[in-house]
Amino acid sequence: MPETKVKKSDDFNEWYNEIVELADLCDKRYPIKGMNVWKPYGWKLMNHVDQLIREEMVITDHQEVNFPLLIPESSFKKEEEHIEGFGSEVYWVTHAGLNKLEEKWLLRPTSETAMYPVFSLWIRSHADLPLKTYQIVNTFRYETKQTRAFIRVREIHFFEAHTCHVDFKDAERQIKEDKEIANRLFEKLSLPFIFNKRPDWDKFAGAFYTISIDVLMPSGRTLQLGSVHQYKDNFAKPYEISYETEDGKHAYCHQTTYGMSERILGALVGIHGDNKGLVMPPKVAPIQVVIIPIIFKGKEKPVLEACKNLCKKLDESGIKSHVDKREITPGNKYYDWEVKGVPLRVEIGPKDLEKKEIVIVRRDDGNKKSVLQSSSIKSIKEELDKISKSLFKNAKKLLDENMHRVQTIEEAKDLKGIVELPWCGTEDCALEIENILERNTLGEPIENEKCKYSCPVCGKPAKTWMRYAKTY
RNA sequence: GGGCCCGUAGGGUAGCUUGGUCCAUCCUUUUAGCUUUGGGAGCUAGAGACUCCAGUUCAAAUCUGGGCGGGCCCA
Repeated sequence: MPETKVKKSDDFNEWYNEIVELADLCDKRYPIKGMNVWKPYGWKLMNHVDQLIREEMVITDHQEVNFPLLIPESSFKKEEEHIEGFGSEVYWVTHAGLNKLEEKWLLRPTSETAMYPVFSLWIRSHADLPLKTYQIVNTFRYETKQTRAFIRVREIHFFEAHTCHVDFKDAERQIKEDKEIANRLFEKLSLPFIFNKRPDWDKFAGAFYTISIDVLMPSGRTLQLGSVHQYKDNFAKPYEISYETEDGKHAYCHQTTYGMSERILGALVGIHGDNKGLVMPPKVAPIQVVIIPIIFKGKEKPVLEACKNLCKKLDESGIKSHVDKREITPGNKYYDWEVKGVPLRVEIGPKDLEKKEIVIVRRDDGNKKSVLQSSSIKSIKEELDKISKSLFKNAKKLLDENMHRVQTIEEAKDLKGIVELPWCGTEDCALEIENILERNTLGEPIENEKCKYSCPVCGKPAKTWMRYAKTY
């Protein structure tokens, strides 16, 4: 059995580096740090994730837009906290051709400051609201830290939804919808996650509050896959996004955003992958079933015919399949598709044809079985479904086993993954715990959970629980 | 932000300590042909590399400095 040189359980970080190249997801040799080339298979996977997001946007009535990459400095500077948050990590365009620009432009690190001056023009009356838009574009952040494929990059493949509402209450309804979107989306990706309300000192620059969507990677570090922000009217005021109310008065909009990136792909790779390669959940796999003809000299034709027929039948039932007709040995093909994480492999050879059967092999657990050709579609559908569920179950187990709720710092010290400790609500106490545990504050549970214990630092009664973890 | 390590064909490596034996080793890859196909087949003939710049030196893959790039650990 060929496997990665570095085992996932021995050294997750090294294993991850190896696997993204082995599986042909990206080429890290592009000469700018943190900017990698998407290879065809990786790009296909990303597009499939994007497609799942687009489906969610359609059912929730968001409209896709596409704003320019460049933002004039003056637009960027309108919201103070926002510049402070992003100022140190933007790329600037200072010249055009041979001329120095009178006003600098920047590459969007996110698109609030590109969109909001235009939203101000689009929104006139309450009838224009809610305005629900999104775009999937590249954004740029000059990361000074260690970059890592899909996890920390300088050119980000970014989904961002931006909405405008008549008031705070309607914006809150949007946040609720955003949470439902996350639940549906990550279920399809077999990725169990937790919502965290970020502490005030760590929320998005300019936001009223921020909720993060975090998953736990097998290394024990958490990875933030998405964030939902309630802006209140913090941006609407400087960008003058206001509307005329039903009774003829003027009011500022309340806004929200929802962001996600290729980190989702990083999580799919890291959480589901194994020492043989990727394991893709059927709902994102570009190829769900790969059919390998087992050819012997003189018997090529009937075998290839049977493969083509099955492929056609699968296609008609909405299952994406591919017949691998390459002139290499079957073993070679098995390895190729295993490393790419194709959920199911079907083998058809002369022996199977005699028995009117096909062989089905699961990628996630390697189980192999023969089923009758007559019921092949049904069996394949069942197996795909089992794989989705099993992937989710295993990932959920990883998360559950590494989430700990304890009362003292002492108890928290040796625990792996995410720890929850009572929290009095002050920044100082949380930072103290960060220091001692050498972890970062993730946030509090969004369910407004009460905690009857006392803060392990100051001893005052705790307001809620606070989560800490090592993060990517 | 601080520390440590690394850069040789498409990928992985040997050579570097002690400069000359290196028009650079091996595996993989790749091209053509023959042959094979139920877990990486074989044979024959080809292809392909010292990260960049400067310095030391009669002589640099090898030593020194810097750039770019990669990796790990800590804040």
